[in-house]
Amino acid sequence: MVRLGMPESDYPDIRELHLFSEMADEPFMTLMRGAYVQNFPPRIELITEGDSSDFLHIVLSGSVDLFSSWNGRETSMATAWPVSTFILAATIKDAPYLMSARTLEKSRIALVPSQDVRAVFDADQGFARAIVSELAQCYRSVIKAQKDLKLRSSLERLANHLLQQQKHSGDVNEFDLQFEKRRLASVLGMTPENLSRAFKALHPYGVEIDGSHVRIADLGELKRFAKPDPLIDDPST
Amino acid sequence: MVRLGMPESDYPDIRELHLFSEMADEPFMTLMRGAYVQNFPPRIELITEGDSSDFLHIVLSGSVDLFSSWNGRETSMATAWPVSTFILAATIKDAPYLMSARTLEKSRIALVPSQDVRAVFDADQGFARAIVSELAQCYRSVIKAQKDLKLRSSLERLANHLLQQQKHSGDVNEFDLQFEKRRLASVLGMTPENLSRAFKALHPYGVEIDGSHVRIADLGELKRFAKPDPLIDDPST
DNA sequence: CCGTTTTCTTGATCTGGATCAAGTCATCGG
DNA sequence: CCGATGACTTGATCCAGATCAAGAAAACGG
Repeated sequence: MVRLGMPESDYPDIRELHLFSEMADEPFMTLMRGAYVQNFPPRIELITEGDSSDFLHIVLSGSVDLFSSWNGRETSMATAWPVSTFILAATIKDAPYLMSARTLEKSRIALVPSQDVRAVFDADQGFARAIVSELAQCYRSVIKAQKDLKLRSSLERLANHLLQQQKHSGDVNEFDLQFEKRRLASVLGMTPENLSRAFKALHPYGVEIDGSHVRIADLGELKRFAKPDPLIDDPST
Repeated sequence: MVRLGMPESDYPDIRELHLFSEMADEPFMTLMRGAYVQNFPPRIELITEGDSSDFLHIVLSGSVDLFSSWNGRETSMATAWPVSTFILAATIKDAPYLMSARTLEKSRIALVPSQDVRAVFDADQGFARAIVSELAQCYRSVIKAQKDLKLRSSLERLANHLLQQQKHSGDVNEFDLQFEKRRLASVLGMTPENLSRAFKALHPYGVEIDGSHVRIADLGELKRFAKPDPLIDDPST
């Protein structure tokens, strides 16, 4: 786990993030100069809920599980993929993290001091606008997740998740699950045992599963069951 | 249902909202001059999910239920009380509403054109900062709600809700429920029948209920059961 | 390559909460 | 004041999904 200033070779990837793409060069450089990059092995806890938010985190490679615990129980809330940020809201409000984060695999994470983020927000209008847009996006994502949870059964959630993955994989009828099943279960708010059964229960709707490989024999049939709704399932709006 | 330009007597209330308190006078007046105020009877649908977001809404008096539907089911997502705004995220992103809204009682609602909000955001730094802060706050509220849903049983959710209400009522041991039980049930993600039984199930922990009046005989006992957690239950952080 | 560990599956059982069905109570317009 | 409508409660039943238990299949470290 080596900590070092950010190598300039990482700048372009970060610059492309829509959070940083619309700002002027100089404030961007200010942010980058104060930032660090660290390489983490799998399953390392990066932040713990309740801690104060000293850094905005950016996943450069690998992936990060955002999860929460209460009274001995634990649930996956979301996953951060490259290249994206996480815990922006805590950074902005200078408030404690509401979620913990751990690497799922070997990951490179950039750390930008929260103070710098707040300072540059005031100095650069493009950055300010991008932060607002990103926050609004995050908010809408959680609302969608909440609707998914409150309005659907676990089988319906799985069916819609598969449709999302299918679309994400380029509208082909075969693809691999993005993460291990026990995590998928937690994300969907169910147990691993039940996920196993849910896959079987989707068989009549043309879903075939082999390990982490999914084949959707009849997309129309699955859609008829899942009833996908852009106001819940479309991540872009 | 009368539509008219906003009377100046409403300005001070709105000005006090932290969304508008830190901005300069002139852009504030710009927003107000473009705004409308309407009086609505109870149970009127103000906005429908999926519609485009033409106005930022501000509850001046009364209260508003934010709810969502899918496949014939419906759930309450949140309640907007005076004086606060709702659907800020949709306004900012110029994206369709993710939730519908209906008045719970006779209500006065101010409508600020979304275009104006976006324009003034670019012109006034104080307003920009306030919007970011408000959005981050909203985001964190939903995350808390999601943790509540995924990590707790309905009985635990009710117990913690009562503790929140108790605190909100000024730390007294008797208070009235803020809304009718069928809505409370929906907010807590349960059925009215089950809410009824849940109140009874909390009796051993010192909860007594009479109509909408609640008496908490033993706060310590209830807390021992509910295990409130600031990272889920504290609305301010 | 093998033994260990972990994930995944499958079956049996249990339970929290939903649904269905009635009845009671409160509110309110006439 | 009455009748009607909708809210709330209570009991009986049902079901989705959790839990428990055990085996099968992968993943992994040496």
